[in-house]
Amino acid sequence: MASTKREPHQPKSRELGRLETRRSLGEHALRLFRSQGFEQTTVEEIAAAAGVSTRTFFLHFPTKAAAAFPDHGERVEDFRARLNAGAPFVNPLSRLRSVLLAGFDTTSPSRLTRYTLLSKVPELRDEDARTDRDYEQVIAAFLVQHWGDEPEAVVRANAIANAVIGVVRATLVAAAERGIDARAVTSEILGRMLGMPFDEPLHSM
Amino acid sequence: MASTKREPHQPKSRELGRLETRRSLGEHALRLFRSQGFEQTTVEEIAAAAGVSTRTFFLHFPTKAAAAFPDHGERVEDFRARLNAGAPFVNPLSRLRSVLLAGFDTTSPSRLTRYTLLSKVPELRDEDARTDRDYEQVIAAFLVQHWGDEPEAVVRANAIANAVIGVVRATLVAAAERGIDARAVTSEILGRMLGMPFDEPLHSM
DNA sequence: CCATGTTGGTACAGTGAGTGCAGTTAATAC
DNA sequence: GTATTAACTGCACTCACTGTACCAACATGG
Repeated sequence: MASTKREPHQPKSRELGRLETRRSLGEHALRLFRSQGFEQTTVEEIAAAAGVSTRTFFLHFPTKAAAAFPDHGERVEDFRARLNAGAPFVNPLSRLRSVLLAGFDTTSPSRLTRYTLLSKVPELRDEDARTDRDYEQVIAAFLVQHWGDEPEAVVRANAIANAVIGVVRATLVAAAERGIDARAVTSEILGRMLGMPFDEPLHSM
Repeated sequence: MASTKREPHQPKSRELGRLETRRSLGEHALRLFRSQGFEQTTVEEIAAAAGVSTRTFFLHFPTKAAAAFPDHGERVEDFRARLNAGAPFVNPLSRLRSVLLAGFDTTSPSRLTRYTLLSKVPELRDEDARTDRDYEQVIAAFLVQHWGDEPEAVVRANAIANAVIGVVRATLVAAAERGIDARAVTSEILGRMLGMPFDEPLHSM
């Protein structure tokens, strides 16, 4: 954990320093998880690699596993924004499908390789499932907004949200393990689930 | 943690004793979680209430949260057995739907009230999601058995399994919070997802 | 340009979950 | 009756995570 004093804080502004620390922690965490395994890596190691104290790690991430998803918050907000963007649409389910599939196209390769790690480490899969609840809530809120908030509609919205996210997650994990095109399978199943014809091109919505 | 010696083991056979200990641990765990909250309850308390040592708790359950689902293993096996029971069927998806809905009819009220606890305690929801993976694997294996194990079929089987379980879980939780009939909503959504007509009576399969 | 509040970080001490190990005792097998 | 073995125990340990008090660098504004 280095010495009591560390080199006189780089000439960074405060906020930049904070973001930089967080980024560094997330980066080293992922690197160590990959090279040594999740359980074999301690928070102390991650913090040391990033040049900060163990306590500081927990100022940036609530749990060890959360460090593997450093940009989670932004991604959820991004998804919410795209789902609720102004463009008019035929019905909420087709909108949902189109936004989800569009998400595949902007998924970086590094994010895909992350799923191969996920599929091997149960703790990270748990964390992934936990983060997915945020997406579910965004979807459920979106559907309720269009279907009304009578109890039955709310229950249905939650069920659809859970199912849709389940499809995306399962497909990403299973496809990552087998080198299959996740998008195609997701498109087909979502089409079936949400009552859309198979493989309908997106512009038809 | 009581004294070093406890009362001279009831005159039960060993195996009965083991099951009894496990049952008692699960019961006290659930009771304490309800009355004090999950975080406020320590494993030491649960073990003491059941009259065993802390160490013994972990011989029966791998984690504190697992004690809230003491019959999980049996339930999964039961589900697998019913899914793979000999009766002929039209197609795997309708069979899956009928077995899932039949499960609702045998769900005890105590199990339903458990979901009101689940919906309030994130740690238990996480555990629930974790146990659901076992159901997902059973379903995926069942589908693969009928669809073949080409990569694309496997990915599709996993996606369907995840979606189906997602619907059931979300519906149970959301319905428990609102006093709604979970079965009706599940039936409708599964019918739509699995390409079956709404509310088709079970005997039609 | 000095005083003052704020922010990101640190040290330290603690709680509690979970594990490895080396027993003990009582039911069971031989 | 002796040997095994299954359930359980105590102890010592690791590690994730938290509360508290503190510090030093920066920011602000008079």
